[in-house]
Amino acid sequence: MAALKLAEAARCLESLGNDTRLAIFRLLVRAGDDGLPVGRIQSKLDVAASTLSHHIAQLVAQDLIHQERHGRALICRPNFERMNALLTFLTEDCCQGTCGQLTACA
Amino acid sequence: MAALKLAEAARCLESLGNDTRLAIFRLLVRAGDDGLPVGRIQSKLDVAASTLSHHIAQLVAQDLIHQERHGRALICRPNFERMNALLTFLTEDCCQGTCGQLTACA
DNA sequence: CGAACATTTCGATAGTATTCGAAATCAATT
DNA sequence: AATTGATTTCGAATACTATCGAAATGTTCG
Repeated sequence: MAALKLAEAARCLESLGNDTRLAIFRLLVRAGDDGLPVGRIQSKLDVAASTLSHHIAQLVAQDLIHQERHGRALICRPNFERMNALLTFLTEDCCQGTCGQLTACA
Repeated sequence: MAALKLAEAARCLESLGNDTRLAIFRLLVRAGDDGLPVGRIQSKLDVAASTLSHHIAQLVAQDLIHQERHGRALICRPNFERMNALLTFLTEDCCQGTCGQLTACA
């Protein structure tokens, strides 16, 4: 997986830096490999369908989640590779030359 | 260190989700324990002093960095504990019940 | 105290984000 | 092909964010 550049990492963080979107992502991570259809996410997070769609589109744009059609439902799944790349940026690239793990810096 | 709640984590991610602020944070992490004065940060990131001050204030508000006065300069340092709490949220709390590390989920 | 320096606060502007309901699209079912 | 269901796109209202220069604040030094 390609290493994230600063601007790309910032876009990912920005996407996750919103209560609704972070809640969506967390739901999906907890849902595991089965994923969740958009409608199921909506029933769990009290928000208008159009608003939810807008937030999901942002997460998709940053490649933090993927969508796959199953019948008439769109199944959403987190992109763990992408999330790992982001975590790697935060722990390594952002801490380059100082320590391998942030814990070692504390 | 207290575990982050979703909204708190979202505010941290939001703070880091901006090119300038992420660059500030990265600079500070790389600067290590000596930290960097605001003016030094300004000379490295071409941005108006007032704009920089605004961004730094946001990072301070989220407790992601600390400031300490040394003479007439304000030294900024990253708060590694806070950053670790954020990383812990992302890897554990956000992945609860599925896996200990995101890599194991991929 | 007054000058020089470092940083913040203020006020204004332009751009971007969030939200919603209504209408449109796309898929399955009858 | 018409209906129902799932989701997105559109259009508009409101609110928030980033940015800057000018002025204010706090700090050192002569």
